[in-house]
Amino acid sequence: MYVLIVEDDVRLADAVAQILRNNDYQVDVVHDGADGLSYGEAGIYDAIVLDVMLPKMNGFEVVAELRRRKVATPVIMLTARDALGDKVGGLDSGADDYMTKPFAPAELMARLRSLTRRQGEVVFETAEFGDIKLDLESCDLICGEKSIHLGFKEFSIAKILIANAGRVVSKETLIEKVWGYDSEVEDNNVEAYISFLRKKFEFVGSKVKITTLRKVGYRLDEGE
Amino acid sequence: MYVLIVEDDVRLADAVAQILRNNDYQVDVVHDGADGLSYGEAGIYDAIVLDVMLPKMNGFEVVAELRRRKVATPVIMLTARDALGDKVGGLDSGADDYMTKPFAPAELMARLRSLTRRQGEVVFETAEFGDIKLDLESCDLICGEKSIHLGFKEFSIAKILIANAGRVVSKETLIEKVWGYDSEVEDNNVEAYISFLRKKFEFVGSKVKITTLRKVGYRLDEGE
DNA sequence: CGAAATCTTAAAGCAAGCTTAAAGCCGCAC
DNA sequence: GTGCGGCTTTAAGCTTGCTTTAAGATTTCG
Repeated sequence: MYVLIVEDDVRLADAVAQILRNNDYQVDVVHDGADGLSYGEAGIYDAIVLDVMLPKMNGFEVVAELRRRKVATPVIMLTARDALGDKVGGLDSGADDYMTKPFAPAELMARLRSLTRRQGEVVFETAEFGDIKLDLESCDLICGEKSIHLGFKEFSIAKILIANAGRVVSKETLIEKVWGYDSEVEDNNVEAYISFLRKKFEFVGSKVKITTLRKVGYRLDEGE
Repeated sequence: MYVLIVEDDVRLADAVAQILRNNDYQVDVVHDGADGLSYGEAGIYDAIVLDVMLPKMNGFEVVAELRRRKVATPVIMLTARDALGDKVGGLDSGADDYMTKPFAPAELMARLRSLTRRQGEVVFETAEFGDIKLDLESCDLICGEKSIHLGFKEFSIAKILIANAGRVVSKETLIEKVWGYDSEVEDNNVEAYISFLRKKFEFVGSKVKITTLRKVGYRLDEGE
């Protein structure tokens, strides 16, 4: 379970992140609306916890923009203000749930569970490009008859490449979105995973190729 | 990642440049507004860090002029004054972000990341002149049906020539903008790349020519 | 023509990226 | 607790192709 927290109060954000991590969630934290949008846009999260009052873009704007860009990730809005106006605004702009600060950690957990369960029951997505498919539930790479399991990191990278098929994705972008923006991983790590992925693409007999653009990044191309 | 710093306080400018270089950014530093404008205008930077109080032209004027000339490079303004008036002025004139001095290096890094990330995802530009196009994302040179990949240096030079199409660009300018203002490269290096570029222009069957102006520089002309 | 500037090319140098093996880590089963 | 298996990370050697150098050919201008 992979959650994005967008909250400018660093202490609060870290506290929430810690609670979630203790409950076996994988968590990314960012501190302003613009980052929230660009992270959320990757579409790799199971839920987003989003503060309303944020630098650069407020929470409403972020949700609205995410929905406009066809990102369906469930969003829980957080706000100190409990005015009715806010609630309406938040839900209108595409949020799925709403909590006022302060809140009990247990309540957040419960709402997250309910949101992600709902999603798990209804949605069964599969990302596709060219002759390959990605089973978003089982993390399998499928091409015609053949299929092979991807590890979580391989899977995340494949998902981002597919989401940006035909466009160039830089190593920095991959590192930030897969490992988190403050991580220390080396470029070589990405290179290694690209290598693994290429091997698996080949194994399932796909024509899709990962093109290297030296000093720029990688791009998914429909081979042939 | 290529950043331009425009800051008249030499000590501060160097300190910031050092920090960025340590983080694998390529950095150019200039110390007044006029230089800031002419460097920024090349359009080769991923971001510009721009002080407000500068000799010759202040930061607001520089941004405004850059935008007027259709340069979309993200700009972070720096200022000691934190008056509201300044903030509004900076953002109005086309800056993308704003920081007050003194600031934590980490904050600058974070803002740069967020700015360049936003740009990388949204913008998909292509520079054109005559019958040729430059795909700014994949670094490909395109002319009609044909296209060919350019290396980074070739690409930078092509970009500058196109940005200044019809005008003369000196070798010194090219060296400063492509290799950095304190680099030691020989003129012959530029000549070699011009030669490579001419060959690739011909390969894609373009009519555009790189005209040599002896002892002056090069100019991109629409052939025919 | 001769000197200086520029062009072209081949080859050397170097950095980016690829691949693979091995070590590390973590959860799970016994 | 121990050991196994799978995923992740690290590290090293290797490959590829961009960059620079250098030397000779060519052009331009006085």
